[in-house]
Amino acid sequence: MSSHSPEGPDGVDPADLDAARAALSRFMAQRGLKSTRQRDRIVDTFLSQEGYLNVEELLERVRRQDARISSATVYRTMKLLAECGLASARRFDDGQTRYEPQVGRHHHDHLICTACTRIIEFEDEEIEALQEQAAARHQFRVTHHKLELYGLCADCQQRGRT
Amino acid sequence: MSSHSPEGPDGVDPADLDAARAALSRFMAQRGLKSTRQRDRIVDTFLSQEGYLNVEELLERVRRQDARISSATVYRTMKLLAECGLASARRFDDGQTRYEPQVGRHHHDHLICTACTRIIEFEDEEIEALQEQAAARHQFRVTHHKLELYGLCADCQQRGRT
DNA sequence: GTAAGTGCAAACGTTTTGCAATGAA
DNA sequence: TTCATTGCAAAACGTTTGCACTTAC
Repeated sequence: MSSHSPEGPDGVDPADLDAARAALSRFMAQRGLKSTRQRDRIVDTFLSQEGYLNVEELLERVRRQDARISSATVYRTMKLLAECGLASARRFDDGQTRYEPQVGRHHHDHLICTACTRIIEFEDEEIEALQEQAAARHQFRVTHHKLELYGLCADCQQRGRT
Repeated sequence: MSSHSPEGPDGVDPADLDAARAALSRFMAQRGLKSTRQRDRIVDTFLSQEGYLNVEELLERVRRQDARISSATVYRTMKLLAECGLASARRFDDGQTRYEPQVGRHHHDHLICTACTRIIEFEDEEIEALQEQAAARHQFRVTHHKLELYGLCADCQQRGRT
């Protein structure tokens, strides 16, 4: 279950990680894409971490290992990962795109602390079911959805932040 | 109920509109802000319309009445309206901010058709209640939220679009 | 050898801002 | 008279792209 506890320290299930890398290899082979030093560094850094990262943060981490990787390459690689389903891209309320590894994960929704920007994930089957019902009332067929709850996390409430 | 049917032709309840303008006056007086020709045009144009508008669209409509209004002024005015609660700002999946008048309206969520970009609004008390419960499980205090269901509207399903 | 990938810098689209001129109170 | 507001153009922001060079296959 390690890959399902987004708030813990890094600890992605190695089996999930291998599966992800294999899936990526297949995807790249199929499209005639090449594996490169930069790509591998970015993918590894990204996948072995949990929760959302923006490109700036990811670039910073990647550059600790290889100072000469450019942000253009990170952007390009993240697009690739998003396309093949290994990363999910999100824009919360600030203007940036954030990516989250999608390795052996269920769909989940988000609690976003407006004081410390922490993002907590949760799942709720019952809400999902009601969403389908609400959509059906409008003859709407849902393909995907986003539920974001903004407010204060426990810590920030305790510290009296706003 | 006219102000609750976002898909109909323009038809905002005049009483709601007056209330909104009064609220804005109060807000501006309190902050020492001045009323100007440009501000009034933008506010009137914006408030007497329903559904989401991006700045470009709003600017276009405003310029039909006064060709010399700049986009900077529209941006500035919309920030103001968002601050005082008369407009709600949203970023859906493209990069732009859209504003929706908030005059005598309840909170509501969105069904977004990915084929024709139509936005249908809905409300669901039961979902709201479950959201609170889910948040409470994480000791999280919700201030506001977003629920967006993406997929195909009835029309686009019928036309076999994707 | 060939095509894909890289880094750089320039371009992009949206939004914000500095500034001198204008206008509301 | 004073200070907020305006329009303009320039800057800022996150992201994308054209290009010459490098690298994987």
